Amino acid sequence: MTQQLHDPLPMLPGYALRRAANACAAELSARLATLDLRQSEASVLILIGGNPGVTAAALGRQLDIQRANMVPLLKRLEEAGLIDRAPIDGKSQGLALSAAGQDRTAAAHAIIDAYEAELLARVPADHRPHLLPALAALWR
Amino acid sequence: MTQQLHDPLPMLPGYALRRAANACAAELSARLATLDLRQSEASVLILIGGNPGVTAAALGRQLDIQRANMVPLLKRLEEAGLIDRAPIDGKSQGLALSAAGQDRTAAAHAIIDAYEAELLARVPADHRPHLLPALAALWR
DNA sequence: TATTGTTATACTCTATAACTATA
DNA sequence: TATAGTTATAGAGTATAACAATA
Repeated sequence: MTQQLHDPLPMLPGYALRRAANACAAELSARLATLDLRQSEASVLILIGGNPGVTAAALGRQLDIQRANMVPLLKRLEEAGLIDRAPIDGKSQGLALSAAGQDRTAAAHAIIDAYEAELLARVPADHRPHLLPALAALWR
Repeated sequence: MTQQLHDPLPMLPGYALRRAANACAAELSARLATLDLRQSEASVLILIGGNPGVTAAALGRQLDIQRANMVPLLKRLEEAGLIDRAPIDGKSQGLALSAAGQDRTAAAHAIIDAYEAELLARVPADHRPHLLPALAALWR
């Protein structure tokens, strides 16, 4: 039998936020791994798909990923044949999905949509409509 | 002027969860750094404070921290003079806060309480009571 | 002068596998 | 046989500083 601990942490929204994000991230990561994609990569693919010709710097600003961290991320996507780069001018390059990238992105989108639906389904109906607005207020 | 991107991600609760958790964690981490504490260390200190004599394994179970990851964490707290270990039997050891640990934990608690209050204050009042229950449903 | 892409680096968190000793 | 503490290691995310080339 396991010792019962006095634990005030679950009553704290910030702590619950961290635990919930952690648990959910682990779940989504496992599903995306079937496509050999990480969460950050999937989000980058989706954004490139919706914004062909976007630059790495613009992606980073939108997703809050440091420019420096975009480099290995994009390199891996490029080496996997999922994205193509085309020079815009001497210093910028436009990103676009390859044919394989479009397929992979569609598959990732399907996984994410299913995951998001399950997430919402887990929340009691009376709290459900408040989740997204509350989270948005914490972040932006 | 900055390019405006088409970005469906902020409409997804799971994505908003990740972004919100990230933003909030960065903020709390910066504040706890003034005490030379990380979030995980602060949570461990608080739990030890409320459960003197608790074992590392029990802490790990409660906080969802792998036993293996508790080792360096506790080692750092011990080397900082914040916790003491006392053998329970041949294989377990009970953890307790030192006097310095009690002070540091109280300071951490003050920071966390202020942070949690600010967090809630940022959420519009009509969504506020739903945040914790919704998060709890996602996690447990 | 600001921005893009890049390299290098480091820290935090998390995860797994395996070992020893004890219950 | 299960559990406690430990070691070693790895991956993922994030952060900063710095540099060259270009706008």
